[in-house]
Amino acid sequence: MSPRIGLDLPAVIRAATEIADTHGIESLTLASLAKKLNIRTPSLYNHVDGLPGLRNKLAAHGLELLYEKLTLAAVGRSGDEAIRAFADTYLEFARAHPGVYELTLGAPGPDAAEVAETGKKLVDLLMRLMESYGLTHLQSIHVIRGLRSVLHGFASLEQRGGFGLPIDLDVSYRLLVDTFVAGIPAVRNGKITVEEQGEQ
Amino acid sequence: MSPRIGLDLPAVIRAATEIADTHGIESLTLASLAKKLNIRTPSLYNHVDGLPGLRNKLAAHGLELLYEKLTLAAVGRSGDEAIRAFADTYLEFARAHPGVYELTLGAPGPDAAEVAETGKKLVDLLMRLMESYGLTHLQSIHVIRGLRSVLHGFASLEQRGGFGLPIDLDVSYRLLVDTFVAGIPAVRNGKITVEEQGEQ
DNA sequence: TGCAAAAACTAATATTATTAGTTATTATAT
DNA sequence: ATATAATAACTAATAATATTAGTTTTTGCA
Repeated sequence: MSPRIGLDLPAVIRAATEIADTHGIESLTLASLAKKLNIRTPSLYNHVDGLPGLRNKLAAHGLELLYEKLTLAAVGRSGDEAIRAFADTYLEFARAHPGVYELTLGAPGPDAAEVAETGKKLVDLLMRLMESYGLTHLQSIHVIRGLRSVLHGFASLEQRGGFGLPIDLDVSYRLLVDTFVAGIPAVRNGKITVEEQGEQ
Repeated sequence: MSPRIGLDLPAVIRAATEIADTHGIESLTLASLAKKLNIRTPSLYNHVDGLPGLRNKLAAHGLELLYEKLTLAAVGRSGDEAIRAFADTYLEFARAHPGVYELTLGAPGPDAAEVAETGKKLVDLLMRLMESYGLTHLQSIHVIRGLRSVLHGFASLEQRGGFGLPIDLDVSYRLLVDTFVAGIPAVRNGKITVEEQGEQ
């Protein structure tokens, strides 16, 4: 009956991550988390701002981790090679952390600033990876949006079991990424155009 | 106090759709739906198999509607033009029905057969749209997976507010779709390869 | 007109999130 | 070393939701 001590935020996040990634984010409740930590549900409020706060902390932590991995993957590479490494690492993360990945893109919670910040850093990283291609700033923005769509779309559909057939998913992913990468020069040389809008 | 009558499944689905699309799927509860319909929560069980059953019915109905719109968009067109029309209609649907769209890709519920069936029809439709390109069956499967990733990825990120900058989203979408479409010939002529796997 | 089926209802239970108020433990400061 | 302040656990209570069981009302048909 010893009152438990020494529970800190990282331990809470670690336990929550495990629940979210192994049983799905709908199974991550304050009740299930408290049970896993051998404390009572209300005690969690000492560490986290309710369920929305918990999810947000998980999202922030997960996005930071993803950013680190992506940075590491891109360091020392450029051009197509860098983007392919980025893409592989992205999917790897989504597969290793399905729950956290989903939370990463969820509705902004209490503490949304941190998530937004890391999101911005991630876009900056992509912006740097675009430099090799000699695109306009505006073109880069559109291309980055496209790339994010590609990566997230595949990861999300795969996670939800959207791809039924027993055909190698890694091959599909490589084909998708290669196709997109191959299209970037077409944006550069005007075969695929981005008419300038007013708002810059 | 007259006990209400004449409530049928379509009316239930209509009301649920409205809640899901205007307030988000997390706001679609049996309680909120019952209130909208002026009945008590348990009465909903006469029409629907609990909350999972409701969500599934919504998903099935929504996917059927999407399939119809996509079929209509593709009729009389082929090749790039057909795919672009398909893509535009897809995004249009996701924007008009954000809640239902999200449910469409959710976890398979009680009645998952109908959703799976329509999903198969949708892939068949795409398979027909691929015919113009002269691809292998296997190549077509990979390309379709890619196209679905592209469309879903953009729709999903847009819905979650993932694109922050005040730059025209329709332009980004067109660029993304065009880039992908432009890549299909590269698959055809072997510049982007799909090594054959064992499992057919 | 009566009867069977459908669809509403009330009542009750379990789960979850959350708030308020309390107690115990830890760390600090005298 | 001891008193005190802060931290983090706890219990108790409330509200919202989903769900089941059992009942009543209404409808449509025989």
